[in-house]
Amino acid sequence: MVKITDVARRAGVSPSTVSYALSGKRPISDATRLRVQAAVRELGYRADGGGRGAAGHRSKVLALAVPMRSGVHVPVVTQFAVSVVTAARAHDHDVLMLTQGEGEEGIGRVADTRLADGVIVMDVQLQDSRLPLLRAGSLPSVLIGVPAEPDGLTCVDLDFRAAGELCVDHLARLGHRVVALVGSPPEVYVRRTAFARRLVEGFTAAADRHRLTSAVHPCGAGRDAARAIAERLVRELPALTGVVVHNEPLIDPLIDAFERLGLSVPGDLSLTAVCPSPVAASARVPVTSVAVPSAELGTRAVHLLVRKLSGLPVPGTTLLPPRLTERASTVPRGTA
Amino acid sequence: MVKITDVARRAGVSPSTVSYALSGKRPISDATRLRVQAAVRELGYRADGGGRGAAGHRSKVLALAVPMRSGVHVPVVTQFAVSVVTAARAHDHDVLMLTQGEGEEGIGRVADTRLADGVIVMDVQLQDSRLPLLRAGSLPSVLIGVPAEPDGLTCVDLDFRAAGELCVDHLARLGHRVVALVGSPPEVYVRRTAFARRLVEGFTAAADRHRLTSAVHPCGAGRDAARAIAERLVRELPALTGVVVHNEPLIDPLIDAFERLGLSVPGDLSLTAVCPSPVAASARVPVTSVAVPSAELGTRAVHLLVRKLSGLPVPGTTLLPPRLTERASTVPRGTA
DNA sequence: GGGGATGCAGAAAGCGGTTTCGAAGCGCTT
DNA sequence: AAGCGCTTCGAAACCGCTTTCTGCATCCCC
Repeated sequence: MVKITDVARRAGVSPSTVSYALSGKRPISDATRLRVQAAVRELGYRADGGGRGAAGHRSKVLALAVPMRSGVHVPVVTQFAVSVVTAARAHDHDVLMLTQGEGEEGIGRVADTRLADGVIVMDVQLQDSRLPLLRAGSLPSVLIGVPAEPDGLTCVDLDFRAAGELCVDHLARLGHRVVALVGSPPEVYVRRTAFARRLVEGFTAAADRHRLTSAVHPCGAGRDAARAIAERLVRELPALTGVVVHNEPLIDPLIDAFERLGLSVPGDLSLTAVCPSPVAASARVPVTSVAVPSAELGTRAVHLLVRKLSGLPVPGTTLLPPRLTERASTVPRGTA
Repeated sequence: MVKITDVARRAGVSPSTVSYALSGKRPISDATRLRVQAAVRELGYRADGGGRGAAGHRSKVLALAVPMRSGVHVPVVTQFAVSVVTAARAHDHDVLMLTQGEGEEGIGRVADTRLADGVIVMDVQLQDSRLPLLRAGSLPSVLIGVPAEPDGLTCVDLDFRAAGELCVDHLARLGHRVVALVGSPPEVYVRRTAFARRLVEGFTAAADRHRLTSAVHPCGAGRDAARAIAERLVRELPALTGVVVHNEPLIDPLIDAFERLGLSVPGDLSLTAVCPSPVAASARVPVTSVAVPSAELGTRAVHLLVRKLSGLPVPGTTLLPPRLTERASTVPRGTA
């Protein structure tokens, strides 16, 4: 193993000079810095993580707390995780995965052992059990998702409320008067998962504003659940012509189910979704959607966290404005 | 932050005694050990990761290298990752995620910086560029997947060759005489991904042994690809009655595609898959399958790695025997 | 040309653990 | 009572890095 003293000897300077030349924490003359850099390159030196952690109180590791609760859509979560890792690497950090059941234990451990310099928290509930720990501030954090009381925390998320409104606005503009939201699995609402609730609020508010008839239904995964919800919707809302789906794996089965009931998309029913673009674009019928920009959220979270770690000020809550992409699944009402 | 000296003072012993009492690396009298443990509990002490890393040359972190190449099925990969994290926690280790493009950089870095004590390597190719690095042995490793030359390495995998054979045996026993394998996306074979190739070998060998007519086709993702492959199969093999699918996201679309061509499963076509059980069980038609035991593989990999880390001997290659579960998608030939 | 600011770099003191080394206590034998 | 082996624990060195503290040139200005 090549260590800092090796580099120092090779460059003809002291270890401390090497440290400073590399970290830039104090001015080093160009001549010396260049010699050090050359020595680093020639020897292939890389600072030992343990040594740095012990002395510098910085491990260059970020933790990612992803609970993996039931009802979450795995590919979306993974997309987040991958974008976090990629962004972290761009900032010369690595990522430690925490999947702890409810997540508190993991965060506490990371804080106590200083295994990571900060943590990115996913799948945030309105009242999240991890919040007190994060507020305590022993470990810098960024949340992906916004809890009920976000003060004192740093949060990033898609503006799900606006996303819900945007979908309804779009349907209303196309002339649809009766709309339904097919949401996430029930357990997601029971947990009071922030983004799911906010979408419902936006949906309802916009529907009221436009004086539409509306309904909201959570829905579990699977073909059978899709069929059941479709049947129920046509039974309870015979005049239904607009549907918003907030449930990635359900899009295709739902289109299927409606077609079996004689309702084609977009012929009889216009359908919009809130989901990552690839999911919307590759559905049976390409679906007009508000994109959940997982990659961008992950990247932003990392940016914010590293800013925070270097002591720079960060905004409290960042809500990305939703953007709707029209695809084949929505048409003006009455267009056959 | 409570440190080891705090614990030592509280227990009325020296820091070294605390260290030994906790690590068990030298005998400590019961009385003292109990006092130390009590102090640890009362103060909520947890050893600082950096300090331990610097001094003890052990970080209690395992790295997980998961390349995230195109064509891999995300939920399956994630399932692996989650099981690795869970198993690692059971051994008091954390997991660092590496998703580096081709993965060498990450492994090199982890080895050099001693960020992790060992690495678990996923998605192994027959000739994998990461192999030389792993063979060099600067970082203990376990591979999930078996490369062409596994000597000197520790590998775990499902016996995909046997899995391929098992599927064909099953179909042959049911009287099917013309069988096809619908495989993973072409790029997977081009990369010479180990498990994909092995499955093809097993499939072909068994088909020959049973003197079946057989064909092998890679297939990309998506409904269109499924339709294309189905059409091609019925055109080229009109007598086809048995299909093996080794491509998780394609199972449903493929069943669809066959039905549109007037071939029902299992009425006209018996279909078996190699995929995780949940995928098989929740398909449109529950599919007879050989399970890919992702969770067990992840767990085993961790077990092996921690054994290795503690200097215990480990087997070179562990191949789990495939197990076939019969579901609704396979019936004897001629059964309508 | 003397004295204070300024810039650069080395020596040494940590960081929070682990591990080596050695000392003390104790029960036996001789 | 001295000598020996054994167990049990503390002092101190050490891990590899960061950071503080200090020293030494240089530079500038009156």
